[in-house]
Amino acid sequence: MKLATWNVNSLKVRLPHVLQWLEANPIDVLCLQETKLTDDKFPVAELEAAGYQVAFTGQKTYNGVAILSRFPLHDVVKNNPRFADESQRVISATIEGIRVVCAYIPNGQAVGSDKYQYKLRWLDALHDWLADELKSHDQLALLGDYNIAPDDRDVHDPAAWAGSVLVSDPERAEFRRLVDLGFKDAFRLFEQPEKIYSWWDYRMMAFRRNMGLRIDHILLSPMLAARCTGCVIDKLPRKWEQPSDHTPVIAELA
DNA sequence: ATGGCTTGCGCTGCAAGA
Repeated sequence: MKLATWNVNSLKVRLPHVLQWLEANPIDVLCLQETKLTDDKFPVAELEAAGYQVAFTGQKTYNGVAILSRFPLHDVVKNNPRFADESQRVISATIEGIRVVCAYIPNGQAVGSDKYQYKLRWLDALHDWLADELKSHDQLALLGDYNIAPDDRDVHDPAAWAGSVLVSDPERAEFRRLVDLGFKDAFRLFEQPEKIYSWWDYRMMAFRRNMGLRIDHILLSPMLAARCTGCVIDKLPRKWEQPSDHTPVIAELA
């Protein structure tokens, strides 16, 4: 069973990449963020033709999340029922007994801004909701764009980024609070090469210079962590024409 | 050096991303 997450930065633009990537990679469940499509424009037929069932919730211009699955999706829930939010940032479903939560965590814009406060409140609410979800789901995976680099190892230049949004202490504390619920960062369950990232700025030739951050993650409940046999970031799609600025993260379960 | 790209909206530059 392979689970993956990918912030596609517009599914309208990136659908060919998603289809190409799925053709080359045997992924069972793919969580997408920043689809930027209202539900009436979601490419259901194209994805079903590729062998995937879909659950999605979107809005105009911003946000939007989806789960694509080779297996049936049960008990689909949109958003965090504990947090009133106009932004479409969360969708959940049970697939082969696994509760899959796909999340696009707010960016936060700048430390101290209104959007930063919203990010921290949003993460508090996510924490409280998932604490309860874990009581009813032994097998729970939280996949998505967290917009948090949990550790200096996840930052190309920790000195330059120190204290700024995506790496600030309060954001990292929120990430640790999720981990303290019992989750494991799938990527760190395994020995990994250094300087592996999941996002690079479009500007400054950041990708070619590997000026990236690891901000897309797969957190696994203890039972799923015990089943996990590997976790990799596939940076290949970042090299394609007109790429997303993020690249997929994949976890394999036995 | 706070810019640098990319997208959506919609037709003109601007907001937002990270």
